[in-house]
Amino acid sequence: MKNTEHILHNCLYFTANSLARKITRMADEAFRPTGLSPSHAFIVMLVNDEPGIGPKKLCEALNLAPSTVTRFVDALIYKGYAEKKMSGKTTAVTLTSQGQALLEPIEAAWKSLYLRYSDILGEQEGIDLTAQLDKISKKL
Amino acid sequence: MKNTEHILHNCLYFTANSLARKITRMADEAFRPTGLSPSHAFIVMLVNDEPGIGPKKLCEALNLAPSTVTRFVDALIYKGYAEKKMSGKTTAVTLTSQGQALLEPIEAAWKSLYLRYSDILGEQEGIDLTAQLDKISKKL
DNA sequence: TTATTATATTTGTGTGTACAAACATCTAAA
DNA sequence: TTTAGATGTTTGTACACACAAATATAATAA
Repeated sequence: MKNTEHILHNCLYFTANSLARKITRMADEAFRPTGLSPSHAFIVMLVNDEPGIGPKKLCEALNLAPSTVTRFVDALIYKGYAEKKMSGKTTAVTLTSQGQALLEPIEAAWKSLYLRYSDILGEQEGIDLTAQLDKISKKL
Repeated sequence: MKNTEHILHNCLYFTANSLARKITRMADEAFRPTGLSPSHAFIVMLVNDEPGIGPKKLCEALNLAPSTVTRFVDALIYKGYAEKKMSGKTTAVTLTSQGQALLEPIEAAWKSLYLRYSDILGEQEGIDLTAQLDKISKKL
């Protein structure tokens, strides 16, 4: 390996993004049966947990920019899975019954993703890694 | 925290992408003085290491899709930092002198990024984490 | 030599995400 | 009560990437 390749593999930006791209590919496949991308699916789950939740809370929970959440919610609405009611400066998002019907396939997809990477990494290693990334992500 | 939030933080897809987004923001800032995004900068470094390198090798080194590399190289060419010569089915990428002039600022940017996250995580922790992500990324 | 398959690269197109600015509403101070 | 700032949300715009299909060339088998 040449010089620069060593630098790359010692660079957290590079390794973190490589990993993210790989796991994202797996996640996209796992969630394909739901017809949603993983992030959209997570919004469905969060809204189900707390009907009437607004973009602010969603973007905090998801670590996404507010504008991103707006667009994801709008996409869900466009597909008939969610609704929003604006009152004053806040917005309340809820699921339609079609949206609720997604919950089961989403859970199945999430489990299949979990199993798939646990199978490769070992379940405990996967759990440890995830916890570590979560902790470090909060620090940065 | 509600149910779904727990699920998220136990999901490798979610934590890996959260981390990637944060470190990407730091990297973008660190590389801003170079006028390049980190990935573009890495291409400059790789081409400098091995003048005449082609897209295939670049995309293997960077873990990026070939189409992505094509466009990044084209962007560098457009900005006057690189050139390519096609011969047969392969393409040879080289740096212009303007491109070579970027090497110093790029190295400085890379170091500043490294220092910045080392400062937050502790240098050894950063190194360990990076190595771990590298290893796991290869497995997946 | 021709036909077939494999390899390298590019192009068309779409998705995920961000930042900055605009917009709207609420709150608190003057 | 008007004004100024703070907060929540959306829109304009742009970038990083990917997948699949198209293109071009090389290598190999018939």
